[in-house]
Amino acid sequence: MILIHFITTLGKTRTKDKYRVVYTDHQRIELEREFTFHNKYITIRRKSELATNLGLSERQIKIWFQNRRAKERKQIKKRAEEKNIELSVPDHSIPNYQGVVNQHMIQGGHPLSITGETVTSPIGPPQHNLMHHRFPDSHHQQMNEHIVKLDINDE
DNA sequence: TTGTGTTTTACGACCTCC
DNA sequence: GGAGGTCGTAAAACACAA
Repeated sequence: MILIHFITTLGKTRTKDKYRVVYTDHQRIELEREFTFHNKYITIRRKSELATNLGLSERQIKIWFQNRRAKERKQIKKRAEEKNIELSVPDHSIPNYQGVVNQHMIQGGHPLSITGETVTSPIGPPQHNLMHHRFPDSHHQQMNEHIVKLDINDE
């Protein structure tokens, strides 16, 4: 397929005939696999490898991961809201149910915790986001492993 | 078929870090 | 200043009920 660049000077991928391209199933599966089983934050090396393997630009890989993390945050927020709605329905079979739940939510802390962020609100301010620090690949890898563990613990 | 809601790419604005 | 993070949003693509 011939893509005529809409704007070429910045290497952008929007085209005259298509506002955005639709990734193939294979591209989506591979990206999803990387996100789910390896890293929610792509390393420079893996980004380059994936770009080559999938025929995408590194910018596209980067943006895909950004969008994917945004999707996950959105899902987690939605689940938390649904949980709150569920818990806000009083169950009269349990004495003081609401009070217990409220206390748990206040002290237990944990309704939301993603990507290593300290979360008291669904999405913390940037300065609380550990991932704003730059790490070499090895350190970034360790950080991602730590994040995966946090995610597992939150399940 | 069509109206409507949701998901998927892509970007700009703004932020932090080095 | 550049790279990459989040957030908000545009617009295409898609799903689905009526």
